[in-house]
Amino acid sequence: MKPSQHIQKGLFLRKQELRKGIELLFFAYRDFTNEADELLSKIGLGRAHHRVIYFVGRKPNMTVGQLLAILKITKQSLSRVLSHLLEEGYIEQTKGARDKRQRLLSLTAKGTELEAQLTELQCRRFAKAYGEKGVEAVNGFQEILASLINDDDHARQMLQTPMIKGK
Amino acid sequence: MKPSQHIQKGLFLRKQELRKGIELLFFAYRDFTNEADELLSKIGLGRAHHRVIYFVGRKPNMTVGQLLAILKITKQSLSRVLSHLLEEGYIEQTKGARDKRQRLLSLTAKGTELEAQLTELQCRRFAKAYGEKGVEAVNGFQEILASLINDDDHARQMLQTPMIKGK
DNA sequence: TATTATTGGTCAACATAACTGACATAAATT
DNA sequence: AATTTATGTCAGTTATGTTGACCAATAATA
Repeated sequence: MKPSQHIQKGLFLRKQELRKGIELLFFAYRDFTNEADELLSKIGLGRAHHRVIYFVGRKPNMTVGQLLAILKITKQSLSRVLSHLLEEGYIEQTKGARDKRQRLLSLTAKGTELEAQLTELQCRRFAKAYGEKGVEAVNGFQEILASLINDDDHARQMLQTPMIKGK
Repeated sequence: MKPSQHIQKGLFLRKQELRKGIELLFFAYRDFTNEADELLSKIGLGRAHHRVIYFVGRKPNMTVGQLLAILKITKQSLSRVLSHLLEEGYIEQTKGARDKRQRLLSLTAKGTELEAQLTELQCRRFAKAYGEKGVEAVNGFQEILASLINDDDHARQMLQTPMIKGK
């Protein structure tokens, strides 16, 4: 075998490995979201509502601007979804104390319950995978995903802080 | 600290770890797809077209049914996208030899070129992550993602075969 | 204080990508 | 011959995103 063929083969294997990543990510995301989508559709909500409920639940008193930075959609898009969640009583808002223009968003009891149900579904899927594959795999998984995310995403870093403030 | 508090803390850390997975997956998928979307929008195509081009490129002579099983969308949905790709000359079709009802889909030269461009973009992102985090992390990443996918997905297994038939 | 920037909202129109339901055709299978 | 399968098509609907234009309240600054 000529050296050039070795290189060819090396490049091919590398490409195959990278494609495998692309495909796994596609399939995993497809199945991961599908389960929650089914539950949501029964109560007339969609994936967009889920995302809002998830992140507001994750960070109570989040502002509209912070949510927009996380979701990376337009405020007009968010508006439709958010209005619906407010009307249906999943989310409630209060004025910002420091900055009165801000709307601080939180889950109501109804919203909290739905969030718990949805997150439970998705966590169960992760718990199964984590349990099957072990701590080493989990670390690798987290490292690679973190590295796939744009470095310039400041919104994400907001979530790096502890999830619930410990006393 | 009472034993019950230890358990509480253990459960909390576990939940936090699982939520971290949910969030990383969301952000990674968001950024991963965004880059290709931008390129696609310049030529009047969307993410749905991309998926078709990707998988047809991945498995030339794929049938419509196989594509539907992978994408998990309705044939009416696929139809619109596929028709457009045929009209615009990204994809060509031939009748199945064994089963003449089947439409075997392949990329044209134009389609192949676009696929290469898009896949190059996404592979570059993966190459960066893989390079930064190393082989161990990659293995963990792949294991966990594979475990997140529904076991009953037969469509996926079609892609387990070697990517290009070796001579 | 007057001006400018920020946070957020609204209305309207449009695009994309999914959906359901109903019906059609040709080829393969039983 | 009857049924199933692979695929297509027409029509209508929904969910989720987009642009663009414009408005109001509040905060920050010259």
